[in-house]
Amino acid sequence: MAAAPGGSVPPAGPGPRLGFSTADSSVATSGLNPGAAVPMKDHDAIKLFVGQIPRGLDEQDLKPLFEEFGRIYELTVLKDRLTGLHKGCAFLTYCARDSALKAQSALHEQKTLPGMNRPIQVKPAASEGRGEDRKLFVGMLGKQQGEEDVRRLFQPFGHIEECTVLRSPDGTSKGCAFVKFGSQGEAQAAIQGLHGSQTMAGASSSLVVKLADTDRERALRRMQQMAGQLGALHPAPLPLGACGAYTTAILQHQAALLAAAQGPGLGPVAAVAAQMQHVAAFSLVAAPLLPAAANSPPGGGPGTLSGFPGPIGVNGFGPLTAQTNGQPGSDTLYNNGLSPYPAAYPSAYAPVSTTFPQQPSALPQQQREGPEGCNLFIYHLPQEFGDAELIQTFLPFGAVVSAKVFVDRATNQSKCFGFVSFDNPTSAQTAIQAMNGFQIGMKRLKVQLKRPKDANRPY
DNA sequence: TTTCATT
Repeated sequence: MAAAPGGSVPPAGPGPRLGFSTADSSVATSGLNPGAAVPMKDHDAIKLFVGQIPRGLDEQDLKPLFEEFGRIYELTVLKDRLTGLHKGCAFLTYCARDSALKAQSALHEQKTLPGMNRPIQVKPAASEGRGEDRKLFVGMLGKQQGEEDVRRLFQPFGHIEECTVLRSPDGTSKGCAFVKFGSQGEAQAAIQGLHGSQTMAGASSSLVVKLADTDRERALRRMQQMAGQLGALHPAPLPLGACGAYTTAILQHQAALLAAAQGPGLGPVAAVAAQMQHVAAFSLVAAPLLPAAANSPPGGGPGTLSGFPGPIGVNGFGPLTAQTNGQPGSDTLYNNGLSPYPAAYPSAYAPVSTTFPQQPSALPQQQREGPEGCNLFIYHLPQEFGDAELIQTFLPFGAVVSAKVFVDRATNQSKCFGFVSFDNPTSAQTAIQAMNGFQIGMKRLKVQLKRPKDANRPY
């Protein structure tokens, strides 16, 4: 009904679009709060994220759905800053916290809006803090301090949702506790006000108040994982088979460049992380590159490598050219007439350049999908592949209008699939020819045309 | 295993 494409949606005015905050008198008559003065929201109101909204629905269309749970303070459909395109989600704040809770329990995953494949999402926005950001770890408490004592201590800073003293099986306090506040701000205030402020009786040092740090733990684990992968990659980059030795040399070269580029400002952990990203991207792009090197004349004609910066060409690819030339059949294996590989050279060293604040050919990343036949679905991506690596990998085959790796929101881990859109079908076909079945590690990439939205039906 | 998106 309201989904008339482009018809019923009023054009966004100039400047930031505020949805219809009723604080704006110009929209007060639009029906949000007829006859009401500027509404106030409660101090403990929750901003909700609303997802899985059909793109044809604007604020006016959504309002009735949410109004039945209480007075709306603000409702804003998210739009692309540049294109104004509806992003399929919105922020919703009720005047009352209770309304938000009711709406969440009544709607979240409870119904599916027309045209959507997945149920509507109604839940506290990420900006509201993920729970972790309101939860404090309290250390250096006295052993004799119980929940009541801890509550008394933290009460001045806000509403305490949870308070638990950690105890041994025999019931004695471990001298620490978790305290969860109603909001992030309250938690921060408590940190400011209490951390180090006093030394409790029987404690060996002053009170510790900090965020209960599952976040940091997770980050640490991720770092360790990456460091492990880096270690595994260096001695034997198996995925690249016979060319492993040369790839190792390249990777080491990469690592050296990166380490040099990192400068003294970054800690070792950040450096490792950065290296992982680049190395991962490089190893994949380098692989299809190898046969191309085999096609170049012995000694490497100046034409072939003209785009290459000296050091990498010499140290990284020089020996590789000689070696692959010696392998029987290596030049026919990939030389199928399409020969997209020479174009891979620039992208192969692009990860190095991304270390510096350059933006070689900043493609305007507006468009989500290309025309029919131009959009690829890619599965079995390496875990460490991000959008940037995806672009790098497919850039050799044509103009990439968008590249998206899907990420699990809860874990921030790649779901190992993504989409790449070209601006023409030929590039898409070339990419399929070249990259479908391409082996990385134990897996092979699946590269095929994206299934059209309405192709789910067998008949 | 085919767009889940966070002002």
